[in-house]
Amino acid sequence: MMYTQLSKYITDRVAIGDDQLNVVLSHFKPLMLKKNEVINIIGHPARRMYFVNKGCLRVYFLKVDGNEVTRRFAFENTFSTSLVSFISGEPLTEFTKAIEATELLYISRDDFYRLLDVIPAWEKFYRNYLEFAYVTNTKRLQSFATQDATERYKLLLKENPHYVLRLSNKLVANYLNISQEALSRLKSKI
Amino acid sequence: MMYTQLSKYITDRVAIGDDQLNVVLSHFKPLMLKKNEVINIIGHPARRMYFVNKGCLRVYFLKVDGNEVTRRFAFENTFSTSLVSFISGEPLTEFTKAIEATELLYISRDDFYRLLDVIPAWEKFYRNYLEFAYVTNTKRLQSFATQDATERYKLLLKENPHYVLRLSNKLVANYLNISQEALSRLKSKI
DNA sequence: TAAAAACGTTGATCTGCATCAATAAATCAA
DNA sequence: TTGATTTATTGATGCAGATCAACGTTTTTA
Repeated sequence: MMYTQLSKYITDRVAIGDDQLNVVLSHFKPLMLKKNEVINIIGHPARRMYFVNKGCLRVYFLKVDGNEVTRRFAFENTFSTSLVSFISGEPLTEFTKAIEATELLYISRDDFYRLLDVIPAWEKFYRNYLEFAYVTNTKRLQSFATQDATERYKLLLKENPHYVLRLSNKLVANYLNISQEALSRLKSKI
Repeated sequence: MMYTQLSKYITDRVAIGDDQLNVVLSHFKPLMLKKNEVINIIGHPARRMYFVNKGCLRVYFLKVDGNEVTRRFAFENTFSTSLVSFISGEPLTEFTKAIEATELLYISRDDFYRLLDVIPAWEKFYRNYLEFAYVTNTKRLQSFATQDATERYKLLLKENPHYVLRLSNKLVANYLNISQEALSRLKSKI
């Protein structure tokens, strides 16, 4: 059933009673996306937190020259939102697009924050999510600041080989913040 | 008195009773640093969270070629720790050094986490801290991924002019992840 | 307060990766 | 299935910013 993965995801991370879990789950609604569908509007605040049941989301921002830079992918069994905007209420600066047919569950920002006050396990769950997001983000920042393109690629191969297996070279290159030509060349030299 | 700034910092951010606040404060101990003193050991986990009363900390990591990259500065009235290690318990990958004579208060990691379970306002305070750290980090990542050196410098001037006023060019350049020569040149062209 | 060290600026040269272009291969759409 | 679009590779060229070097200025240290 549609909520199986989400239930498991939550109960794997925090201790929560069945009744409380059901309250949480009751605020999630399904959403189906076609390939290449975009689910947010730049300039508006982020109003939803998504859970990926199936498929994959790509979160990216635009440079002034119009080029895209990938910030993050969200594969199956991960939460995704534009967290900066979700937290601060500031307008979004990044797009979220399905890179294949994707099945989501989402909760509204209002419901999400309301649950934090009502369900202590949810506050703990959120803290966990924030910590994980911070760690991931920082490691990515460190990689950009200290490694060249080849080193970043090797690190990706080591830490997240499924990225390279599942995504096109173009998307991998974009995630590494290099051109696809550069990725093609550095791969031929390894 | 030494705890005035910290008290204000906390009560500005969360609602907390005097008794609970005093419990929190009682776990903080003072620490004085000389200029250029380093307060952590790479390879060990981060065991303390610091609050800067006076002075300034610089957090940086080393590239394989031995060059330093500044991750963050912590001026007066900010908390600082190597949060990835503090969260995960993994060994530290970054140094923290006082760039001038600095006066700190610190709480041990154990005490910090114990307070989370005992004092609900502290859990809220931590959530707040995590959110802020995430937002700052993400904006920095976005700046690196989408802007060239001149744009990054202009953004810094706009958002954090006191960085440029207070820090040497060498440190500003390092924070922007460019050489001091490059910073010198781009400044002369603005 | 003198010697030493660190900092800031400018010039010359080098390099990693971007961009542009051409072509072949793979994928998509009707 | 065929034509159209997108992707992957390889070559040629350009450029932002690194590195090395020289020199004057400021700061630190003894």
